Amino acid sequence: MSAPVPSSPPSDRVPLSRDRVLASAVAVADAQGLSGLTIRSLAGDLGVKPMSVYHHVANKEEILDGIVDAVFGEMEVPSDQGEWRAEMTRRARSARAALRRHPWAIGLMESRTNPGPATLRHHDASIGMLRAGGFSVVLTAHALALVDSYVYGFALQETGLPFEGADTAAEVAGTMLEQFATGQYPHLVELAEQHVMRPGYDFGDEFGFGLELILDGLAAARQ
Amino acid sequence: MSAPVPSSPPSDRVPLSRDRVLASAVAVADAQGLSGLTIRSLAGDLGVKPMSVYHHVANKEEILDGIVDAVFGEMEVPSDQGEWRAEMTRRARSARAALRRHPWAIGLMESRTNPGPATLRHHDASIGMLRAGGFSVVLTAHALALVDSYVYGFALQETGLPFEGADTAAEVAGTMLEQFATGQYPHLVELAEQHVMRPGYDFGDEFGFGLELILDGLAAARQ
DNA sequence: TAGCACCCCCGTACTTTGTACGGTACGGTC
DNA sequence: GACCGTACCGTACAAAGTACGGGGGTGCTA
Repeated sequence: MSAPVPSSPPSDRVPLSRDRVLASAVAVADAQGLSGLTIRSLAGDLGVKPMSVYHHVANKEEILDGIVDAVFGEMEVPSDQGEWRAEMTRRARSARAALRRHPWAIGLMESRTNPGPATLRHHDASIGMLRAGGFSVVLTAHALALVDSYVYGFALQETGLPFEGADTAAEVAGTMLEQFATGQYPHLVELAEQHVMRPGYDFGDEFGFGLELILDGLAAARQ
Repeated sequence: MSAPVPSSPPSDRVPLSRDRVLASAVAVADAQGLSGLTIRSLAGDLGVKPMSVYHHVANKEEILDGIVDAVFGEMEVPSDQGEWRAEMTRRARSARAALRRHPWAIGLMESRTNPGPATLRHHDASIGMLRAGGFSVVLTAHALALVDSYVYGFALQETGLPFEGADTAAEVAGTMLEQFATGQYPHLVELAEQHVMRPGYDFGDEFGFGLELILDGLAAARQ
């Protein structure tokens, strides 16, 4: 733990830039969580002293805005050439994947009211695709609000889950089981025993069910 | 601004308690935002010195867990006596209302993996209600994941909106319009001009559309 | 009624974090 | 060679979480 370990190879001559700062910020947040992202840890990752960062961003808020926009930049941008339902599926799945790679982004979205260029581009393309797919202006607004709510909310629940895989589940079970043991939550216990705790269950698999249901509904509304 | 102004009336003899701490924490977060909720501001609101708080909670994390659970406690608990669709509607609307009253809760949910008693009770009752309404165990899991994703995601978008009412919209418009003016986001502009910027538009109204669509889909799946 | 235990609260101080302020080194231009 | 802008750094301070060690009031026991 003596020398800082930059996430990017020590190609030392690269002179730092807003983009390098944001890329490092994403990497640090991925590795240490949002609370681990401090100006000092970020500078350490960049192989630079803390105050140097401030020559490329105004303050930490701007960094937070920037990394949220970076996450939007990782989502696939829909094309208005494709069939709307396939495009929406692709869009939703890649959005969920991006939010899974960067779970801290969800918590940040509430509080950032400053959409960046990638965010705007993403939304613009989505609207264009639906309009090209025959959706009215009003129905486009409905559809995007609905699908995005579902995607963000699903990601929120997914990252807020008490367990990651089967490995940590036991520990959590210990914490909660004392409460369950009192018999106060019979339905929760039933659902856990008969479904969630069964081998092979993965909350992530619920995503497809809801997405299809929603797209079915939108297809019907489009008529 | 000399004396601290407690949010609760200065009924001074009440001796502080975990519940009073959490209630004040909710009030402070509502008033100042989550970043305004510090041990010192909380103590100030309680009319007490900072370290006194630590006799009732272990640390700030526990406060954050506690206020999230408090928000869940404000949501109406579904009854397994009622008709499932009406109960789900009531549940979803009251959840959204609670998250609107306490926008900071959404950002907190990601990061809190420690559900409190109100949260567990809420989920338990919801499961029981759906089971009583004829949903299979598997479909119950699907339905809750779907509806909750929608509700949380909608709330997330709602609080992340760049404007509150028509009042601040102008300011935001100024910030973004320079980007819009470049013509990079034609579809966004169309949607804004023809729909969102029209008098009477309220993003909150989108909620009902998606909820009904989802419940229609679940009703069909239940057969 | 004197003594005592205990619960609740507080004063002080240390650590971590964001960031203001003023350098300093280096490359280019007149 | 004098000047200057760009990029980075050293120092320092304020705000926030919280460890540690009291102290004062209330009620119990003798």
